[in-house]
This record gives sequence, structure tokens and C-alpha cells, in this order.
Amino acid sequence: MTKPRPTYAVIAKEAGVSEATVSRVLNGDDRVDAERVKKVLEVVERLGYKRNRAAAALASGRTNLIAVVIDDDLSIFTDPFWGTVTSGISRVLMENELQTLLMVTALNSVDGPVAHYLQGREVDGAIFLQLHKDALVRRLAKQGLPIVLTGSPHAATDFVFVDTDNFGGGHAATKHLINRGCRKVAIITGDIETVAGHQRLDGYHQAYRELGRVPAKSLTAQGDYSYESGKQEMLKLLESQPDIDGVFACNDLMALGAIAAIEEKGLTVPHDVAVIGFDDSMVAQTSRPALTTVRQDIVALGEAAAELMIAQLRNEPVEPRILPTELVIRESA
Amino acid sequence: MTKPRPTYAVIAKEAGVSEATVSRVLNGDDRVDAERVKKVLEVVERLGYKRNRAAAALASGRTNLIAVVIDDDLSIFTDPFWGTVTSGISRVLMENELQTLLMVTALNSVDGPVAHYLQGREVDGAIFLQLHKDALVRRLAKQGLPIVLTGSPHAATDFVFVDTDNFGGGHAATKHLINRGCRKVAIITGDIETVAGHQRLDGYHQAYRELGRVPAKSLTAQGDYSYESGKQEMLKLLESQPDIDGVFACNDLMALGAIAAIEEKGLTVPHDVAVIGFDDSMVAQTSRPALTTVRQDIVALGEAAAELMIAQLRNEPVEPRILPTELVIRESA
DNA sequence: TGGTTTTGTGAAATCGGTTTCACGCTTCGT
DNA sequence: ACGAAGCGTGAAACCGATTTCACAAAACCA
Repeated sequence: MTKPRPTYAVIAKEAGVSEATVSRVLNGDDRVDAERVKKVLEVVERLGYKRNRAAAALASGRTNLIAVVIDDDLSIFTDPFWGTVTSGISRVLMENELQTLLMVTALNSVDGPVAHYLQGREVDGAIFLQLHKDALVRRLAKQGLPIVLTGSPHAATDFVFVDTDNFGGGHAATKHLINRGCRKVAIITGDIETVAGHQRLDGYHQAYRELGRVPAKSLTAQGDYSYESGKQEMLKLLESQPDIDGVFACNDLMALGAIAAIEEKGLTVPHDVAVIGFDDSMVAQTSRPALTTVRQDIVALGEAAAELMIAQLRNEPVEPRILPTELVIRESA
Repeated sequence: MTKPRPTYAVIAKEAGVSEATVSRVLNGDDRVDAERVKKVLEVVERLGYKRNRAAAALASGRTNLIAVVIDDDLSIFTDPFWGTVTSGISRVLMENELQTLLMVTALNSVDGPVAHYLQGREVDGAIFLQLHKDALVRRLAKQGLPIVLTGSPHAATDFVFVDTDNFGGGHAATKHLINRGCRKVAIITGDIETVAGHQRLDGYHQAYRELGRVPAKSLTAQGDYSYESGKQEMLKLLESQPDIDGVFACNDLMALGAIAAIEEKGLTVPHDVAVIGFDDSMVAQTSRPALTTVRQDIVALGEAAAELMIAQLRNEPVEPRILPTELVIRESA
């Protein structure tokens, strides 16, 4: 019923060459007689040959597998972000004959099963989504495993990474609020611990600085990227400073929370207070008022990560990549 | 710098047994002398041995890889659903020493690279997200590849699948609307081609039937799961039948569209028209009014899929699994 | 007690590619 | 024109596990 798949032995015999030559042809070694190449390819085609990856991996030490590691802190359960990035990664890898090994796990320990797995040369490289405790990544890098991070690393390390231009996005958002006439622009940050969070805040400061002004400390509220936190922080801001007329929330969810808070206070968006979010997630398009927000191209982020990985595998020089953002103007600001 | 990882040869020598015995110990073969087992495990521990999967795969024919195949029709780019399912799958697989191979691709052809890959025994099984053209799946199944589908298959095949109780969800939603006093309940369906879409519609009909009534055909509008379609269909419904006082939209996005349409007509939700969605996605919690919706446990769906796959690999009997839904009552109905 | 079955074990074959190496032949430099 | 270098090629070693098979020792049976 299941006829055995052909092997090099069969192909070689059929084509009248050695197995070594078959291997050369199939791996694109160019110093093989053109006639033989043709012959081998013809046989391969005719027999519908498919290389056995396990055997190839064993012999060559290359698995053609790239791990995509996602820290399982529940964010994946509700945030479409990671799935989107991953799909971008996967597509590009696949185009380059690489497979995506997905690892969703709690990465707290430097010694968990994932760590073991990655150290075992079971994959040719690893792409980390979100920044994890450096320890593991650093160790893997030292072992020579090609690594790409999404999101800027904490310290000024020489890790290869891709990231959205958080600074530019924060700057553009704040600038837009100022340009449309806002005099007192607050910011609701996300987790300040993350580099992305800090960069968006820096962008906000920069926009103020360009005006020759410095935003009052009291205009900075710290949320945690949740709807609820956006609402609470906005309420607090408005109570202490009722004349706030613009808010940059560091993600869309908090922006929506902020809008809820503003309307609860009897004010309207954007007339009394203009609001800008970050991400251009699905909620931004469907909310009312529709949310003005900073769009980041998430698929492109994944694609860039994959491309950097591939470049590393080819021993090409690689530079970190910062992807531009785009301000999407809707109704809220 | 990189010290070579130990192999069976080393372990065997160190423990004073044969490689065959090492293999037996590490694969849980129980007919090995207890003393030797202990000795081998001790050496394995001491040397930090990690099995080389490529070699194991080559020798045994088992790869310990399970493919998760996602049809790349853009839905993944915006819908958190698939990422969530996948994370559930991945977690359970990993707990069982299986790895998740992610394949995001256009599956239209029965002959694309993915098809080749899956046919090449490069994975031990495949989990399909969304129902694809049966042809490929059927072929793979015939070849003996263990398969699990998420979502009910079209025909009454004997595929193993997991699905949400779409019928029950549709029924519960409609029932709730009727119970709260709605006299004329419309439905905005999703893609009627999909089984899930049909089942939700059936649930709606069943709820009516239990009242001894039959819903007018004109109360059924067909959307495509997008916000825009929900809005358009609702507008049309209200124009032809202004006395509609309840709507069951087959997903949250269309429910939000419907709400927008209703309010545009100068009516209020839920006072004039009550609205229920499906999914309990993030937008349901953050919309105003907060959306009453049918929650499906998406992570559980993934976990169930993985469990069914594992059962198949163990040659245990498997039954399709239908997961219950839960009506989450918020403000819109 | 003689013979048959069970049990634990190791030697060796095996999985299916990749890669090293040596060899013969062609090309090049002087 | 002669030795050196380069090129294409196949034989064979190799990657690191699993699995078959044969065998000795122990357990079982009548």
C-alpha cells in the first residue's frame, strides 16, 4: 500500500552516477557536469523524490528548523500581535526552505525544557518574540546559535534585533496632538520596564522639547497596556488636571480605556480631549469614535526577523532593523 | 570551545553496558536490569546527555514533530483566534515531548510545498486549523498520517475533529434574546459555506422552533464576519423591518457593526434592539455598550486538538470533541 | 532431570543522506 | 614541454540513534 520513497541509492543507479553526485546536484554544488545534473534532475522529477530531512540533518548537522520562542505570559491569548508576527516569520522562512518550530512556554528558567532544546543544536537558529531575561539568550548566542530578537534589547548589546520605531511613533503622535492645537498633552505609558515603553515615552518628550517646553511630570501616567489601566489612569489625570486636552496612550487598548474615562467625565473626544493610541489593532478601527493611532506593520516585523535570521545563516553581515511607523488619522484626534 | 555532546557510545562505555541497553533505558523499555538502569541514568545525568533528535528520527522513523497547518487567507493577520488556538496546541504537545511545526501557507493546491512536506513523513501528524479543501486532508489520511481538524468537516466523514458547540451557542444566544422579551429576532450569519456558520444558524432556528414559531426568511441576513458587513446588513434589516428588537450576530465584529447601524438609525442598544455576538473576543469587552456574546474557549480548543493527536499517536481510540460555549451577559442584551 | 520457554543483553545491521579523500584527467604557467 | 594546480567524480567513512537477531542464562514445565 505505501510504496517506499526512493533514496539516493535508487536515484544514483537510475541516473548512472554515484550517490555523492546526486547529493551535489541536489545541494546546488555547481561543479558537476551539466549533462549529469540534467540527468539526475530528470530522475528525481520522475520518481517524485523528496529528501529525508532527518537523514540530511544527521549527516550535515543542519536541521533547517528555526525556533520561534514566545514567552507564555498570557499575552498571546488575547493579543493578536504575536500570531501576526509569527505568520510573517513563517512565510518568509518557508520561502527559504526553512521550517518554523513554535515554542510557547514560560521562559523564566534558564534551565527549562526549551532551554535544553535550543542548546541541543536541534534548531539552526532562534527568533525570540518579546525580550526575555537576557541570560538564556546570551548563553545561546555564546554557543554560536544564530539569534534574532524582536523588540530592542535592554542594554546596548550586539544582539541582532528588529523593532518598530517606537520613538518615532511616540514623537509623531505627540507632535500631531500639539499641531492640532493641544496645549496640555498627557501620556499613559505601558510597562516602563520594556524598552518599547521607554522609547515611546522618549518620543513624547522629544516632541515637547522641540517646542522648547518640558512636560510636567504629573502628565505622565503609568498603565499596563490593559483597557482597565487606561481608564483608571485617565480618570486620575483628569481629576488632578481637568484642563488636559490631549492624550497619547501607548497602545490602543489603553486609548479606548482613556476615551471611556473622558466620556464618563462628561467630556467629548476629540473636542475636549484628543486621544491617540498605538498599534492600529482591530479595535482601533471599530471603536467609536474611530481611533487615531500609530500603526506598526506587524507582518513586516516578522518578515524582517526572518530575513535577518536567513542572512545570519548565510554568514552575511547583519544590522538591526528599525521599521517605520505611520500615523493613522481617524476621528479621535 | 564547544565541547562535543556525548553520544550513546560514551554513555555506554562509561556505564559499562552496550549502546542497545542505553537506548532501552532511555526509551523506557522495562525489561532491563534495575541496577543497570540506575547506572545508565546516573551517567546520563552526570554528562548532561541530550538525545540527538535527527539521529533518533532517522533510525526510528518518528520525528516527534506535529504540523499545525494554517490556511493563509489573511485572517491570521487580524484575527487573534488562530494564534490562541495554536498556543494551546503547542503547550500540550510540548508537555508530551512533541514539537510544533507551524505552517502558514496558501493551501489551495493539493500539490504545494506544504502538501509535499506533509506527505514526506516529515511529521508524525498534522493538525489543520480551519477546514481546507478536503482533497489534501483526505489523501494524507489515506496515507496513514494521523490528522486532527479544528472545526467540523463538511461531510459526515470519519475525520477526527474538535469544534466549539456552535449549535448550542446559537441556540443559547437566541433563547436569551427571546427570554428577555424580544419578539422579532434577526440573525446576521457569517459565511454560510462554513459548517460553523450553518450550525449557528441552526441553533437560531431551533430556539424559534421551541416556541412553536418559525422565523421569517427575511430575518436572516448574510454577512462575511467583517465589521462592515455587519453594519450594512443591519441597516438593510432595519429598513425593511423597523420593528426588529433583537439580533444575533454570528461574531463579535459583525455585532459591533450592527450596533453602529442601530445607533445610526437613532435607536439605542439594548433598549430598542438587543444585540448578541459570538466569540467573546477582546473587542467584546471594550466596546460600548459592552457586548453580550457567546464565549468559546479557544485555548481549550487547541488543547483538545493536541490531546486528540496524542491519543492517535498512542493508537488509543479517539472521538471527535465538541466543546461547550458559555453565554456572557454584558450590556448589549 | 531433560527439554522448552522466557529474559536480559550486546554485536551488528540499519536508517538515508553528507562529506572527506584520493584518483585520474584537463588546464595553466613558464 | 613538463610539473603544478584545478576540476569532476565515486568509494567509503560518517552522523547518532534504533532495532533486529542471536545467544547465554535463568525460569518453567512435565
